[in-house]
Amino acid sequence: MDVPRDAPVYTIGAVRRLTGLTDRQIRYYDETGLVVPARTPGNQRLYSEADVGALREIKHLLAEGRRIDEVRAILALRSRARAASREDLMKSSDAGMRFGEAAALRSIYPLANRPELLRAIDTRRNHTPGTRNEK
DNA sequence: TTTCTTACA
DNA sequence: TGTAAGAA
Repeated sequence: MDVPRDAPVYTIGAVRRLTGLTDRQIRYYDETGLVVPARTPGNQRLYSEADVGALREIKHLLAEGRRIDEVRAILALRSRARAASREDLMKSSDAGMRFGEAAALRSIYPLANRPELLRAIDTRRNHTPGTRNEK
């Protein structure tokens, strides 16, 4: 049957090959709370499919010139939007959606779809000293 | 052999 | 981020 996307199964070596990131980067993202994997009894990091997906997203954003703190903001907003979506989708069958629920959804989808979020971030980049793009 | 932590360049 | 050292 289905393996839960958060089942911890990949060692850091596997993740390195799967994402193309270095061990150092993968561990650094763990240390800074970006992607925190499960641990084996021997303290080895064990990444899930979901973790690998997040890591790939980070790599993609960094390749676009996004800074680590921006990536952190994007991931944080995403998981928030995801959690909120779960709740709303639970109690809103399209037949019985009421005003409050509709408003909640409107406040969530714009973030999930990114345009406003990305615009806000781009604005901040132009105002932040030390910004670096391609190298 | 691989991964872990800590610490310095 | 890369790399080194020493332990698991």
